[in-house]
Amino acid sequence: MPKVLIVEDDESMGTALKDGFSYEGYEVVFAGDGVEGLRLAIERAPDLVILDVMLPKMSGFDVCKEIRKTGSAVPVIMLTARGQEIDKVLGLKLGADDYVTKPFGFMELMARVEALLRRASGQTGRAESYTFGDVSVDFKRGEVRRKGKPIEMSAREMRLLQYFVEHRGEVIARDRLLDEVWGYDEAPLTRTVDMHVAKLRKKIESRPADPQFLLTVHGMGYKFNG
Amino acid sequence: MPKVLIVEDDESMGTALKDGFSYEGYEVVFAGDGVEGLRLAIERAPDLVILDVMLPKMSGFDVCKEIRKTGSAVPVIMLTARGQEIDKVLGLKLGADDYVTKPFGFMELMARVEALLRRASGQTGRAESYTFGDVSVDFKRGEVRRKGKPIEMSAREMRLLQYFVEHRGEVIARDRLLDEVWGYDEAPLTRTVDMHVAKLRKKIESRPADPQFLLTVHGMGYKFNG
DNA sequence: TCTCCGTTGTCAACGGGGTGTAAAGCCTCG
DNA sequence: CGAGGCTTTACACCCCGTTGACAACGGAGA
Repeated sequence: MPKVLIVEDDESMGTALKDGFSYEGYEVVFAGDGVEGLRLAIERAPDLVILDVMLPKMSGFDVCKEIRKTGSAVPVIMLTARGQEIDKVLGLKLGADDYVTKPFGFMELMARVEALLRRASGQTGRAESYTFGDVSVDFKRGEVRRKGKPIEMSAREMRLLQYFVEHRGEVIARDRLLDEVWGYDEAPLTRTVDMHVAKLRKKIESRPADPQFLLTVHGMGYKFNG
Repeated sequence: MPKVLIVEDDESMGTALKDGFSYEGYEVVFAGDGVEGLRLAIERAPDLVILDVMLPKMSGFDVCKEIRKTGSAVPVIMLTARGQEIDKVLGLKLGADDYVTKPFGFMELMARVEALLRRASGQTGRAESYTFGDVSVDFKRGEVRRKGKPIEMSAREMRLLQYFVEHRGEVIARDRLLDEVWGYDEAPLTRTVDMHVAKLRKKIESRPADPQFLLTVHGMGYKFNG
């Protein structure tokens, strides 16, 4: 479960947020002023920070700025009272990821929180290029080379290879590949996956019948060891 | 869909609850007395239990107590007649999570059910890796190591081990393993479970004949102590 | 403590199902 | 209408899950 840091000095608002996020299954860390908020942001390494702008001791803007100074890319949502819209630009400049103006509905806040968490988790592991064995891949250019010689790859083969690279080491079920590489709307048979894996093996393995990188895990799926 | 176990001896109330939860999309398991209720709580591993206090053979309190003894943390809602409020404290001590006093509206009960399921779903996160004794398991990668050396595991063995890890400390009936690890549609003999437990023991125990982690509970099932 | 019966452990063999692979069908795009 | 690529089909192979038999064990009652 994600860990969310809430920094809010207004007692009733703070309690409401705490209870709300606990209820939704989040782990909640709470701070009542800016200094404590900054400390907890560093010590507890939350997955997301909800930050009131008006805070005792240290403003939300400064807390956000200091968090960024530590190099952290944790998503930050700012809470601001109506009439402070002028500060929006300033806030985003300082590294906040989103803005919610009081009064707001809890569902609206939750939606933005989930959007940010999804965005943050999606960033991990998107490779631009990768090398394994005598094969090198440039995903940006869409080129694959083996011993320096270019290999022709179809679009689907490329996406499949990229997915394997981005999830190397994991056992990946055929259904998951269909979801992630083919897409939700399309629904080919799982045997189609086998077919494409076989084609990939012919292109990247020295001995496709005895693969070194793209392994079969009987009864579970495939696994890329690169 | 969540699986809910209803233990209720009053016929009309039982039928109403069964129909109501079925209609809401739940999978319903039903018991008419306390002893059967306890058995089904172990064998079928429901996601939530609704337990009348007054039951033939074994009271709801005792059923709840026995469920907790198996190590299960399944949410339990007690149904009690008006005037039994005195028992509320006792019930909560015994491990019930919530209370509903008859007569109650179905929507009220449903609201509490959903609240509990929501709360519980956060805690039941799938394990990604786990270590016990000199064995370490990485479910994502599908790897098991003993003293650092890789152990070959089949798909079924892996799923079985994962289920034991995710329910460590609980006594798990063979029927429940068949339900949860094998799947509802398949129906192998229960001896098949024993076979696989034996295979698991050979791989993870130093002395499979005198197991340290994967224990037999004579007449009831198995229990993983990790 | 001994006996009996139900429960559990163990083994080897059979069979089903998961997988590799080639080839035919299909669809899209030029 | 031709070509390339994606999907489906078909078939052979092999892993491993299932099964039945038997031995070992544990609990209950005499």
